Amino acid sequence: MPRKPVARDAVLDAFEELLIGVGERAATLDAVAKRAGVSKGGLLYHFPNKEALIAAMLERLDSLAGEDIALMAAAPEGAATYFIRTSLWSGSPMDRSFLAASRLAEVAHVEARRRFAAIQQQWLDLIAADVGSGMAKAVLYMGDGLYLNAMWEGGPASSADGRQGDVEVLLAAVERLRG
Amino acid sequence: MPRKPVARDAVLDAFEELLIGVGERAATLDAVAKRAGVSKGGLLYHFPNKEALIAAMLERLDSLAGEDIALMAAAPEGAATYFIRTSLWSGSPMDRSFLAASRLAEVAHVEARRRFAAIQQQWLDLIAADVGSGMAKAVLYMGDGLYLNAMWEGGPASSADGRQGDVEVLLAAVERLRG
DNA sequence: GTCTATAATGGGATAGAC
DNA sequence: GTCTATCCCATTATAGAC
Repeated sequence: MPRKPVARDAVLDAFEELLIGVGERAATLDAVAKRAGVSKGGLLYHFPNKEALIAAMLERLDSLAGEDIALMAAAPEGAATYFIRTSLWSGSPMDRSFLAASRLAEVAHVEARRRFAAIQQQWLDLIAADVGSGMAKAVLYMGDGLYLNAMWEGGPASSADGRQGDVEVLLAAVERLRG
Repeated sequence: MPRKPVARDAVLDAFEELLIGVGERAATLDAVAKRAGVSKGGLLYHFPNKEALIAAMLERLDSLAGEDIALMAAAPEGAATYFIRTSLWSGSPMDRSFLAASRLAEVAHVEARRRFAAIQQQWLDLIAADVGSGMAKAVLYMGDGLYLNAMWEGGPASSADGRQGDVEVLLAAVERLRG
């Protein structure tokens, strides 16, 4: 079994952290290398160009999203409730991966947008099975809106605590829409 | 009464169009000048640097948002219904201005985020007066989610027609939450 | 496998002609 | 008021040493 070099994962982690923390524009190869504790040359040994770095990050997102979908499908409180609760930043690897990828989707990165659409569709299907197809999109969009506002507010760090009340409001709304 | 040069408005329009169409990263001064049909030097006569260009765009957003808030407050169908309906891209100057500014908010532009927060708060207040404070955020976030998904889908052009059905779903949801 | 140069490109901004 | 020419710097990427 081939063992991936640790530097590789450190670089991916650093890239995600920078995308989330300082935005796409400032997540340069220089900054990523510095944060990961490797030289730029070392970074480019593992990822021959920036697109390769992005592709690897999106692969990781797909893998984590698959795990999340499975958890959502098996959630005892129901898929819709699970979805709303997890729309808020919790710092999980999935959260980080998703948020980092969203920075790329925002600047019109085609592949990032494609993956997002696929994940959204899977979420929608599970929510529809839970609350009915009529109101599924309403629930999906509520969660997305919560996510969007947390991001606009100024990054994930500040938002988690302040928006817990919003989650309760949305959960109450979900109950009214259920059926 | 001083008459603003036409080139100035052409530059602002071009900047908005590029932000929406190709993203923040590709909306360079070169690209803006070319699209507006002026030279880079000509552009920099009207806007001494890129921040000045952004500031002028945000001023226009504020002005248009003020008009929209007034329409929403006076809407006969109610603020919540008006809000959901207008969450979908219609190509109005307000839509363009809002979307362009959101490209800046996405890359963590501080002033753009500040303006957004202010507009969101005004929307929330009007929705709360319409459907009650308990469910106001649910309605606000539904509209925001609709907006976010239309953007992820690949720009405004493709989304307007395909998401009209989503608007009907959300309007039905608003009726269930009202009261 | 990781480093230090360094090349090549492109974006923001200035100077000065017209 | 608009243009061309040019400078400076950041960023991506390459070459080759260790």
